[in-house]
Amino acid sequence: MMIENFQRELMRGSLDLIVLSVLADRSQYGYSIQKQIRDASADQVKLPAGTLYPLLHRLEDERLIRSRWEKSTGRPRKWYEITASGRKQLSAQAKQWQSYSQCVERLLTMVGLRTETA
Amino acid sequence: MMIENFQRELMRGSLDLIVLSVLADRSQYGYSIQKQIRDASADQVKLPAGTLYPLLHRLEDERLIRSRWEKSTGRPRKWYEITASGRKQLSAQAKQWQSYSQCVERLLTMVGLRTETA
DNA sequence: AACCTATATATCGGCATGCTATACATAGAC
DNA sequence: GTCTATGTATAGCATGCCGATATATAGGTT
Repeated sequence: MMIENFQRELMRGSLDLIVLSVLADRSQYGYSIQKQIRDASADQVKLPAGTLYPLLHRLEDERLIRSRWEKSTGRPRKWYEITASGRKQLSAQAKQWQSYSQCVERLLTMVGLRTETA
Repeated sequence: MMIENFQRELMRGSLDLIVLSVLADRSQYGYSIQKQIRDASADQVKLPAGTLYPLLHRLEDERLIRSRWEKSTGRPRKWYEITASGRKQLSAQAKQWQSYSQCVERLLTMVGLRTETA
């Protein structure tokens, strides 16, 4: 609605994809996922804790990721790793994302709004 | 959640952008917007009426588009055109979309999931 | 005339998702 | 001993999308 809020609205529906792809890279815990996404996006994508943790729980309920508490060393952390089923889902979602984003690009090109593709 | 439903979830947040870009191309009425998006996307993006009309009303409330009933010729139709403010918003949203989609692409590349860019 | 289909717009209720605020706890720095 | 960064969690709220449903018109068929 407001311009400043648009990117948040934009991310709806693709956060699963982002989190799964980060976990496909390497297993890690919630807080580090948050940081990796923030860093990898040059501070453009910031997942608030209130978004991230429920999302992780949802992904775990769907057996796309698996968790394990690590309480012995330092601060207690909950480590997540992607499952085989999660990788399958990620691959399917990535394909759909690309097909969809190409669609949008085509529409924007039509109106002459598309800039250079990286 | 389910793979078949993902693309719908994906579109969340970018439907405004899509509709605005179609209207930036040329003024038209709801039903034809629906068809143009369906055609332009090779049936990949189908906006149900229950999505499209409330969306148009919202955009009009925000003064991004403007409507006018045409009841004299044939079937009554409500024509929509984009406003100056709508074009400004479209341009800003398009930039954010591209910046965001490049972010996602980068994350997917990292995991080796990205295919060729068109 | 009666009927059917494609066109055309509209709204309601339900559902999923994301965010703010809040809470709680630990480790390390000062 | 206090402060800050780290680390996880949830309730409550807002938003947005969609299926179902309703209404109406134009044009074609029988």
